[in-house]
Amino acid sequence: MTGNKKKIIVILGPTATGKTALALAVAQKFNCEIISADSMQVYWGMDIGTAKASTAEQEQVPHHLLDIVPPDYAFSVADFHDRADQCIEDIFDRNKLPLICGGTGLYINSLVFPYNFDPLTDVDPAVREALQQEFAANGGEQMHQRLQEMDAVTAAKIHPNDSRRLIRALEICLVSGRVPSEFHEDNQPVKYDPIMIGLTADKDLLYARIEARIERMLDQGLAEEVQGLLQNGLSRDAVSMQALGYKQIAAYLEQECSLDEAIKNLKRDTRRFAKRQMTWFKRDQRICWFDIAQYLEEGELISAVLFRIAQMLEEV
RNA sequence: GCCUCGGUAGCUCAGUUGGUAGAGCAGGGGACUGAAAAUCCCCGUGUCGGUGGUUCGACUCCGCCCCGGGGCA
Repeated sequence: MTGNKKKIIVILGPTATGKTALALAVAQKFNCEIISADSMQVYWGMDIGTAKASTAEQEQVPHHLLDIVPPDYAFSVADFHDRADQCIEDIFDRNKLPLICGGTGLYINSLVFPYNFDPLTDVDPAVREALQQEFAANGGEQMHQRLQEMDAVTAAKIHPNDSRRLIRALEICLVSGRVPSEFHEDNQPVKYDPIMIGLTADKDLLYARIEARIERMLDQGLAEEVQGLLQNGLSRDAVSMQALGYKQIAAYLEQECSLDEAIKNLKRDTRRFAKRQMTWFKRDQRICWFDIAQYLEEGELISAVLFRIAQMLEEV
């Protein structure tokens, strides 16, 4: 059934599990180019807080979808999907193997599950703005009711308080003249056969790694990085400024809280984020998980993963 | 040693005239199709410090003891 689809490798997992280093080793072994599936590493000038691969690392293996838009650009899954798809084709043309690596579940799913990004449903900023204002003014009950009348299937899946999904669903209706569930039926089949590798760690270890990484980011100058972005005129409302690390440090820089508070909040929010990432990934039964605590040295983990991928590449 | 204020969920604390407890935070689980590092939903049994007593019944009243904070000697 998936027999003649081309294989791609996917490395995923919650933040701070070591995806970047693993991807580098895998890429070198299997002649890959790396495509980042990370909603925040796409932005220029956001390096420390997003734990972007260093320039040295990027020189070892070609990387894609890092630093592709300015930080005031509102990047979206649709952008990601189109660009990643193009990258995959190009990499195949070079007779190399695409390796998707990242922690943004939605972005990864847009490649390994049937999704649909019909141009008819393109975002309309004016429509969205109006819907946002309505939600802010009246809450979601009435809007949800309206969606219910137009598309009961979609309404049933969206909670009235879920502003993002409610607004988007109505936006699709207004912009396209059709209804979200119709587009859903036109989901495009998955084009590739993904070999999915997941990294995990139990909560204690993961949380310790998160804290250590945040401390390291601060030492590396995270606060200065955020300050630089703000000084260049980047709005705190920008999508990119919702990123962990940037949001909390910006609050400190604008004197809304102390540095200690900002760091405490950053650690807490990152923990919650990691938990949500796990919730997201757990569902996909295709993922072959590796618990990083079970490998005493990074080298052991890497060779275990390399072995497993080699097996899966041979399977037909 | 005496006086005083505390000792209730991992933490900070509520607890009404005595009817065996509840908020915030932390934490846990889940959803997820164009902002996704976003957005949203669900989840609170704990020897009410210990022990005797009063009472039909005590976190709630009384005695004693233990542990903290403050004050006086």
